[in-house]
Amino acid sequence: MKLNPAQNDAVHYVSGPCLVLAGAGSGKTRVIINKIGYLVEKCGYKARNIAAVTFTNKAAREMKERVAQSMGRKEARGLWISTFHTLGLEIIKREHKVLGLKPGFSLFDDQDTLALLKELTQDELDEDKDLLKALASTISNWKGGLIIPEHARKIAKDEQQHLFAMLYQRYAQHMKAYNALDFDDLILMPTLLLRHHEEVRTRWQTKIQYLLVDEYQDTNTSQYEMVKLLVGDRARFTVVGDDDQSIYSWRGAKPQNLVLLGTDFPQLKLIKLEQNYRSSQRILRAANILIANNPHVYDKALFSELAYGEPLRVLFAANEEQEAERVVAEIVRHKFVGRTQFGDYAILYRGNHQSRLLERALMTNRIPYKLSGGTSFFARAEIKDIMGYLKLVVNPDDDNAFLRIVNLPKRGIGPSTLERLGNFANEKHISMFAAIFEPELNHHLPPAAMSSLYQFGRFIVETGDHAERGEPVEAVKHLIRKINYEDYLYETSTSAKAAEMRMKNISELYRWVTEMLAGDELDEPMTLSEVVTRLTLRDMMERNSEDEGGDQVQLMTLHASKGLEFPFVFMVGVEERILPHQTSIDEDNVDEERRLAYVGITRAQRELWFTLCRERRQFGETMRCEPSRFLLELPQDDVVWENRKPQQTEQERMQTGRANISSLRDMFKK
DNA sequence: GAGCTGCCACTTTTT
DNA sequence: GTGGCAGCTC
Repeated sequence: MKLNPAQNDAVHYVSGPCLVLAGAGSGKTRVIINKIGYLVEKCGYKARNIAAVTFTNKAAREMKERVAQSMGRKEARGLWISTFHTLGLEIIKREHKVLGLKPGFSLFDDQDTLALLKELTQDELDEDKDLLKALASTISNWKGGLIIPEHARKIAKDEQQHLFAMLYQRYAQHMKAYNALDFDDLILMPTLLLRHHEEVRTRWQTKIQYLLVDEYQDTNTSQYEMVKLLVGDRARFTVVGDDDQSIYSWRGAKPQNLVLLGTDFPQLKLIKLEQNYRSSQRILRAANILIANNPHVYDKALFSELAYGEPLRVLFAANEEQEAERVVAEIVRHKFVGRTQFGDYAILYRGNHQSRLLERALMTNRIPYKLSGGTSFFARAEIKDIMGYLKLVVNPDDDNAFLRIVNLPKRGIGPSTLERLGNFANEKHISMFAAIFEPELNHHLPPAAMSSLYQFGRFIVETGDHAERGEPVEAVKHLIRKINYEDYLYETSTSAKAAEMRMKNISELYRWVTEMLAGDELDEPMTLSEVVTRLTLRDMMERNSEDEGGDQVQLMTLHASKGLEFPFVFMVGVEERILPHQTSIDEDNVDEERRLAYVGITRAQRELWFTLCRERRQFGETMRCEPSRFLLELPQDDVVWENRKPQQTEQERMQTGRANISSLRDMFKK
């Protein structure tokens, strides 16, 4: 397929900073792929001097795959295509000396972080869950805003902020002692390093001569800073983004970075991709008119040359059970009439809890479905256990991992032993694992405890040696066998079936580990240490995952649907208080909810349904529902309100949205 | 291995 | 107020 003129411009403009405003479905990934090819084939860039950064591993993997296909695997070799976090990790790994890190550092995921914070703040926060979460997110925000503990203490406004800043400092010190990093550190540390070390900066600017960034509207302050530092004054880069699809500001994304780019780089070339190749004209028109209610810095006029298409439909239900059943019935009917596949349908909702009733309805009707999101594989206890072992093998100073697995399965190392070991380690300022091998530990512990600890210590060290001697696969296999994990599972699980399930998960993990250790044509073999960090980053192959390709209805949140497309889309619960969500209404942030609705609408290629209830149960109470204001903002000519279209004259239609809302409200009051 | 009890969350979540 | 879940008992 040929590139359109705008796409063509975006690919061929390489002489300076370039911002591509890419509307939904406008072929931005094609532009990035083609541009990488153009840079290598026509502009003399070497693959290893080009980096492309995305936000999810999935996006990175897809891009890698597509680039390899379009320009050839050999030519694509050496390209840096990864997430922001993986790029940061790469920089940290290569610069760990300057950063004062030992090479085998640990990566803490959110659960690890929360566990450590809980531990560190017992006196101050008294294990208060809400406060703990507030602290974790405050620290994350500080890190995302490039604010180090000392700085946080200075800018703290109230008592709680002061306390949090103090705890942030404590947290940072402990992370350092554990030789551990959290996800935010993967951006923060390289960025600060690049900012303050000219030599390092020059090294990386030489290494990465052209930078491409996808979903740029989702960058936070530290990520944008990292981009600026990497591109330097040469400013050879392309960022692609769409302010209308910025739906992650609650997580620190700064869509203003799109505007800042223009001020930071006055010579910025702006290219708009406005032709949509995905949706019917009708769907696109509705989306455009909806989003026009938001303020815009850059105006965009998305158009489609596809058919005008079917009207959008609004379906009503008495309550949330009926809503789910209506959606399912509609899918069955539509599939029968249109001879389509289940896989052509997606059901999108605002909150994960909304999936429950939908799942139930789908299940009772024997309709195959796939739910994205929910409890992740890595949150499972058995996975955390084995990961704990692997983390400790790779970095024995990781006290978190140590504590998780030192007595699992039971090996006679109880709480009192651990308390004394912990105190001893604290006094010596060494990790608990290192403390095991200190001669004076004898004076603090009975011989039985000493011997259990020593045995455990030896075992971990030997496993590490084994892995480093070049037989990591064997070492891992031996580890799982030696700790009798299977027996442990059968002893502790509530049923044999549950134990089997868990063991299956372990096999899956083992498969990933061995595949990553071995490498394949797209990825180099990794060391055990690398495998452990990559697994924590969830950066593993989704290869031959069996759930792909099945003919299943797709269920996911609106957030999770960004970047995807489906022929037929149902948006459920399109009501005030849900979409827009009550908290967003309270916080006066309806614009982001509107973008969320926009993202949902623009997922649809051919047909789109909205559903809502007359009443629904919430917090035990039955509440009356009102249609979302967004439904009223749509061009009503293109929307069919099933059975309940308010009788409107042309004149009434010209009136404001508020009038519309009240007339609909009246209708609902009956 | 079933069944009971008590706790928790009711917005989005990637890395 | 509800439902899911973990952990406990029998």
